[in-house]
Amino acid sequence: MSRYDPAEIEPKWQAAWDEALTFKASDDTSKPKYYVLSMFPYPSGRIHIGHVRNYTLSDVIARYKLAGGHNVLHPMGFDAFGMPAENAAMANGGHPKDWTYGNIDDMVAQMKPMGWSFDWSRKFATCDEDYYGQQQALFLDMLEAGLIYRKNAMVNWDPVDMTVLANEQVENGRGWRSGALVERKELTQWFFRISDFSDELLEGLDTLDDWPAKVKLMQANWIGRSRGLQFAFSTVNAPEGHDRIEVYTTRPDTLLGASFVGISPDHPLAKVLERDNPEVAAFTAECRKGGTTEEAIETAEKLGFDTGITVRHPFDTAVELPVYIANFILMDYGTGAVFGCPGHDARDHEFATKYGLPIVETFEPIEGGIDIKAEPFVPQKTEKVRYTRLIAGEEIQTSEEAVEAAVAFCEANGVGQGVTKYRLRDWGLSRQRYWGCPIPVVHCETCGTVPEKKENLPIALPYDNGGEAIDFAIPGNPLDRHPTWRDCACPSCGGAAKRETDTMDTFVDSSWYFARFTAPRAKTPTDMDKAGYWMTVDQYVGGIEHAILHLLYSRFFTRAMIQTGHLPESCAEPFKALFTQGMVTHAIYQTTSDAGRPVYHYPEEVVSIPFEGKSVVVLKKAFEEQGMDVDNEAHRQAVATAFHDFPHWGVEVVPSAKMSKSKNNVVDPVAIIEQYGADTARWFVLSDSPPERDVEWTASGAEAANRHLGRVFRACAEIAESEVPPTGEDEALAREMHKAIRDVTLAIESFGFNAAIARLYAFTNALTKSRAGSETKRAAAKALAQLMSPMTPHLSEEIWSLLGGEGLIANAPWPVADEAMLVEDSVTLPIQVNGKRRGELTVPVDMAKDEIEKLVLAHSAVERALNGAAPKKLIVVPGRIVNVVA
RNA sequence: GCGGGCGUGGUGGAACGGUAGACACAAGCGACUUAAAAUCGCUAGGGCAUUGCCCGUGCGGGUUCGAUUCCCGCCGCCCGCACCA
Repeated sequence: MSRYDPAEIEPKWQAAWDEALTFKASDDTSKPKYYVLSMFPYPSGRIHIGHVRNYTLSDVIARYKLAGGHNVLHPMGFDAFGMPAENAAMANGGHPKDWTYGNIDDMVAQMKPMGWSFDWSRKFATCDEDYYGQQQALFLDMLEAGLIYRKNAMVNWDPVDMTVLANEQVENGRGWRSGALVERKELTQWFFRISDFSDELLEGLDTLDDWPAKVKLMQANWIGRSRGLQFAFSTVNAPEGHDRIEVYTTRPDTLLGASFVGISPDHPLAKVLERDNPEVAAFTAECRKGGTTEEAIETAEKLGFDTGITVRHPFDTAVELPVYIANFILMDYGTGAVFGCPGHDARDHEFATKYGLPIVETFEPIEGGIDIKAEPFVPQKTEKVRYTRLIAGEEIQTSEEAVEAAVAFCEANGVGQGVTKYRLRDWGLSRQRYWGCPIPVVHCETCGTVPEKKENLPIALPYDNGGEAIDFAIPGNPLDRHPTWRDCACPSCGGAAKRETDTMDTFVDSSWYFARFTAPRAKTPTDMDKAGYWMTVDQYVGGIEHAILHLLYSRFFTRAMIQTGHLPESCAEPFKALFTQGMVTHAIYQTTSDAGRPVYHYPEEVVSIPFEGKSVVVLKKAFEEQGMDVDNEAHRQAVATAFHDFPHWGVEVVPSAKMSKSKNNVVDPVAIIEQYGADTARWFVLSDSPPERDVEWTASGAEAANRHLGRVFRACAEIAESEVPPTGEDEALAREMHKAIRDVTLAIESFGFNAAIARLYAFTNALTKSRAGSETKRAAAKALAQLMSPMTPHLSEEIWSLLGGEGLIANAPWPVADEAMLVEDSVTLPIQVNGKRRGELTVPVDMAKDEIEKLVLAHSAVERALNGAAPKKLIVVPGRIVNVVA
């Protein structure tokens, strides 16, 4: 009998699948379709263990659905534009295109041995001329439909990447990729009108039942819809042209608690004032200087400057409120001006306390008793409160109700109107980079900005300067200084014109790739029939880090593509179900250098020695220092014993840390495959934790997974050859098999892959221990192979063929549990006394309640507990449990 | 600050309101072996102990015949957002 040799069987079955075109998605629309997609990778050149987990998850689903009779689409491609390619060209010379395509080839070579069921015939990279040419066609259609426009705007400028960033791409004031402090700069940019879809994008979230609530919440917060009142205060002694100050508030119900008006340092009125008043100018300059780091924002003091201007209260013109310029008011939200209500807002309270402004209560808790001077009263908007200075509505109502009543009242009295505002801004897509999709427009002195003609697409990136290499080492955009590429004929008048040299944000590339996969070679961006059949994606799998950017942009894109006729109406939501997987982590082995700095060690540099029931982790170097041998058990024990005297041998183990090259705790999938095979890697990343949680990679865990697969192989190989006639244990094993089929199927359906694997361990144990006859064992082994096949496809194929299974296991229909075999004749009921388990009782399933009661009362444990007394109560839950209340 | 999530053995983790700790790792004991590796078997939450009993799912309460699970209040950790009017 041969032994389990993944290096032999894995390439063999991969070749067999290729040969049979097993995973080539057919467009045969007679079958139910299932589109499962993993987020496509950036081609860094190396796959990492996170990819292994991600793609194994979608692979399990793809293979399970294929066995379930679906027409499965499980494609893979590369998100191939972006800065790293240009950085590599800057650092090491070479060309971004060569670097990228070289990396793609390397990555495909690393991915194929994993045995993922991708339909590689649909592979594309977003830097393929074919792909980005179609993207340019989409751009032109969206431009024509008014979904894209150009405007002069303050933008986030990343001084390291020398490009602009969208709001979503700025994290804590830093560029999401470079980490550089973002500057503000005024540029003419192209924008997607994503904010026109704010309501739709927000409301669409409610239909996404199979998305994590967390992601939906993050998107809802990002869109940030708020309902409020916009109105104007009339001013007293303000400069000409500023006789009104427009403010926006979500709390018009607290209007009678207003004690000041605050305007942004960038407000037009502030700009007028700073022109004539050096004090104002000094103050606003100070405000603008404010740091952008997280810390600076958090600790920034609330500062105000009393302008001397006042406004009249709209409902009590006798009241005049002072106007302050305040550093915490943003010009680009609302109107850049607010009224402050210190009684019911923490920030306003801080401000009013500092500048000695009145603090007026407008409502109080129903039971009263609150000191508004000491602390603002800010209850939930859904909580009922008693209004003491009421604008409209009932005296006792929720703030939610009061806001609506106040809006209606103000509108009726000619004081402003109710408006809905959003935090979501339009998506600026221009990037001043070379390695991206060129924006297909032309600037003509006569005609202005003119879209390219579709027949001129693709507008391809120039590879070089007419035979001379582009120098990527110069900062800035090479397209901008290219001698000839910019020059073109105006599509409108035919005169000399210049191309737009900005390229598109790479998030555009990933906003529609899922649609392109449904017809990757179509001569138009999509094929409506194919898209209509395959879309939407039934299950999307990827990291939570894309919760806002990629997923929100994609949801906008499908809507924009529907408007431009590139997707059917039914595709508004691109991803029906979303699954966000956790990270793969690994322990860090750390010591401290003489200088007190942490030193990180590779797993190979340390050794764990079992000692006195615990593990002692030491540096292997310690053995060398002592002239001892790591593999010598006596030496190991000697080191472990002497460990306390030599603390510098010891290694601190930081468990479950994110993998990082600088911490030396990265595991390389290629090395894992070489050592154990793909099936072991697949089995392990699925086995130890629920897929949405982080899982820690451990060498011992991987070895255990490998050992188990070897056990399964040997057991099944033995069963294949054995000839034992039926025995009395056949039925028991058959029942186990049907229970395993039921449980594993349910677990896979609910993404409980770790539970499925635990169940498969148990079933394997039952099979290897069983003394049933060969026929039954073979059936059980085949079922085991099938149930394992989504996780360990190569091993399963091998077992399947050893056992004489028909065709490829990948094509075999998923086993169905026989209900009759799941029904038990007898059941073991735990017996509780006062909720504590005291014994158990095995009875026929259909035994009557009163019969069970008799048996329970006669049970020795119950008799002992009752001690002759009658039970107060006797609860029998049929098939479950019995509880005696003494 | 706001919002969300999570706290279970030495570890990862299981448990429709119904036997807490499935399954696995690490550990220990044993078998096989000249020996080791591999493999196989057994033990294993803590404590007391003779059958058995007590304690135990972050802490404190509550609902229930019965709570890891539901409710209320704390504590701790993680994630997201954050001067958003």
